[in-house]
Amino acid sequence: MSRKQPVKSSPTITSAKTDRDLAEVLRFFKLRASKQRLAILQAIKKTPCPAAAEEVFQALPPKTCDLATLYRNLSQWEKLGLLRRMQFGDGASRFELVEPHHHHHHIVCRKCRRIEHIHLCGMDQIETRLRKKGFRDLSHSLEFFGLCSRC
Amino acid sequence: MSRKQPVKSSPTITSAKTDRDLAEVLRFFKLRASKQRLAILQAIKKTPCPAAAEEVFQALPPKTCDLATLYRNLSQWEKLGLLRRMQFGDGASRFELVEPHHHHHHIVCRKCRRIEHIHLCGMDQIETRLRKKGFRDLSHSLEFFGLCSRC
DNA sequence: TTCTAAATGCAAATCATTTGCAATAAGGAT
DNA sequence: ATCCTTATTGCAAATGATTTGCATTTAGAA
Repeated sequence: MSRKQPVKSSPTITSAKTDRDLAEVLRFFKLRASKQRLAILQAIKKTPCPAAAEEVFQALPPKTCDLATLYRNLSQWEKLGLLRRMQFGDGASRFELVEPHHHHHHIVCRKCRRIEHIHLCGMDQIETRLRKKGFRDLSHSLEFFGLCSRC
Repeated sequence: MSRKQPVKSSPTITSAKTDRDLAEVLRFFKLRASKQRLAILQAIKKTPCPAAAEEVFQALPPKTCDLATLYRNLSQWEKLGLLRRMQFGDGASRFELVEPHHHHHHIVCRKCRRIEHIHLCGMDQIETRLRKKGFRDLSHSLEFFGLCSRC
């Protein structure tokens, strides 16, 4: 009893290997580990890049859960900080797992809609790098969000 | 006849003072200057910040045109490069006039949804500046768009 | 004034997402 | 293991933003 245990760090979806691990993450957020949730998390882990609800749904084994359930969970998890929501100009919201210390941006092809991650962090550097990789006709959209002084 | 005329620069919505000016801009884009279009452009000029379709519609004199017409024009003008479309996470697309050499970003209050322009261009500088202005709990979303090497 | 393609109005369709509600199922307590 | 409470789900209907089909109108060139 005299030896200090290391503080248990909050588990992450990404590091979770088994359903038990995922369940632990869910419990950490005071959520029940339903089989729907486990399946959705597995699907998100497999789905590349930020995925739209519909894409996650496709990645799910048939009849895993209802679309409404998926939407409910995605929104809830976003509020809890488990997921990040973003929009790339087509109608849908896209979600990706929040991994602390893995801050990054995205490049979206205007034509094929393919998405890549960008791990640089200065806009000029990024544009230069993208041009070197063959991207043309670049533009970007930078939005800040926060609470203003009145709120 | 011997003196060269300066090349007529493409007119802009912002600099247009009268309906005649606006009509000229529309003609420049091979579009007809219908009274609906003129009214919509006037409304957009008056509407602050990036405006959602519904907001532009409200700013229009009663019975100016149908919502469908408004949407059709906004989309068309975006494709022509007259407007920029952006999304701030609430369901709607927002549009703002494209003014060359007036590149800027936005800060959106997560609570009251008020939008301000940002005329700086380095992310660190911007965050510092925003903090000084009283914004808290900042995050940002930076997306690049372009044509990838295959497209 | 005439003519034709472009633009509009209106209503219905679509797409992503949300919601109400009754039925089901986690997981702590017994 | 069983019970109980409440979170979570499925289903169907509602919503909100945006789009589309089509017949009618209209801008602007001839």
